[in-house]
Amino acid sequence: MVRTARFSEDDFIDATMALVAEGGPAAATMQAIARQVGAPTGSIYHRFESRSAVLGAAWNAAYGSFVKALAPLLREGRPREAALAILPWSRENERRARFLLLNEPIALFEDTPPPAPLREELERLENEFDGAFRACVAGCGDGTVRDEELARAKFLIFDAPIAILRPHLVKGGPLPLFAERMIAELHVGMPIAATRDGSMRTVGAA
Amino acid sequence: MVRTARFSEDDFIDATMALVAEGGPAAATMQAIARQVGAPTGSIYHRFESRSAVLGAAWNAAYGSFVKALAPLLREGRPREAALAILPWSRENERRARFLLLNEPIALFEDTPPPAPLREELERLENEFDGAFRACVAGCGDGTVRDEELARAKFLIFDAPIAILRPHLVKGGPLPLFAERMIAELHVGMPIAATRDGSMRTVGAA
DNA sequence: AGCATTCTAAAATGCGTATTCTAATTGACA
DNA sequence: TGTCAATTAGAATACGCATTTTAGAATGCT
Repeated sequence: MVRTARFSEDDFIDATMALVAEGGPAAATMQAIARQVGAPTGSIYHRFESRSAVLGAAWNAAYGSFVKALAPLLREGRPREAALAILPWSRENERRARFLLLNEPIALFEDTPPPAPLREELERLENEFDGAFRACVAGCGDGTVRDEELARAKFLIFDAPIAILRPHLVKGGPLPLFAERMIAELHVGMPIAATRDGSMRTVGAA
Repeated sequence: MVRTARFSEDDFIDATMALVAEGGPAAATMQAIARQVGAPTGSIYHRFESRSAVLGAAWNAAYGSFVKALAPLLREGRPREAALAILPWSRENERRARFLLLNEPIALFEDTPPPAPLREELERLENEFDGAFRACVAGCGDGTVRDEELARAKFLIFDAPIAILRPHLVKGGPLPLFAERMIAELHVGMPIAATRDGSMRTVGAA
């Protein structure tokens, strides 16, 4: 190293997350990112090869943190705890939560996909998350994983909790207690995995 | 009128929905819309004052159709039927469903909001939908509508069913039977409205 | 100190897009 | 059949943005 850098990779990543969380993907122009950091536009290109590289790095960082919080609980066969873990994670990572949970990756990357290394890292993360879901479903049921069971698990543990939180993430303020109650209730009333005789069993009743 | 129009307002609206349903909001450039219809770019501006007017008109059309399908069932106090009605609506309006249910309005309009008349029409539709939810919740409970109850109803009848359908809408093919089963089960296991004594009652058990 | 290297800095470029402009065409009506 | 306003038609414009370029500044190493 020959000159101390004033702006780190993470500076740009954080600025990008903040801008997208605030005003959607289109708000994160290169100029806006630079302005937020207090750097000239061109400096970003010393850290990232393109805009989609910045967005991709930000996405991987947020998604990686999220998966790290949930996957272990899934592999331990505790889907209810995994679903509820989204709440503290969102509270402790407010910016990341708004960035990750209120945006579709397809909307972020629709123009130009991130460079290969970032795509590969994302794929690893997705496989890790998917594997955790499969392990969880296999543990709850009779060992085999059917499409329906996987869809049920992903809905109960991921999509439904996010749908419950979304209005509050959009609005801003704190996540209300009844949102937590709603997530917990989902796991009492709805079956996740088939038992050997073809009936369904709920998780909460285990 | 002195010359028969070759391209109608609806032609452009349909083309816009198709493009967004296929490739996201960014795919619906004015040139792409024109190409899809077979018209020159400039012709769009004889029907719509701007791109956001086209997107706004398309959104209102899809949302209006959706609200028309669900609101009456809500006002009749049949939340379960309303939730399940999303399925046939999506099957009969595949393009509209992908356009409406896979896109956030915030992503469509983040750059420039649609002109005032369209915004007002959208607000009317939203109020109509919200009013239907409130009527439904008031009918199920003791007449008053608390925030939590409204949130529960909107989740059970709108957000959760859409979260269940989303993966299949994205993938394309037909909506599987088990998706319908999952929506129905939600309404058996989860309470929607508080009764006078503070306990919750489910809709399916009514 | 002098050099090589990595960074900041800011202006310049180029491209894709929405929007506007100008001209040509159409067809109901007098 | 001639008129004329609405429409088609397609090129021209303007602008915002990602990206590149060029110049200058800072730091560790010799």
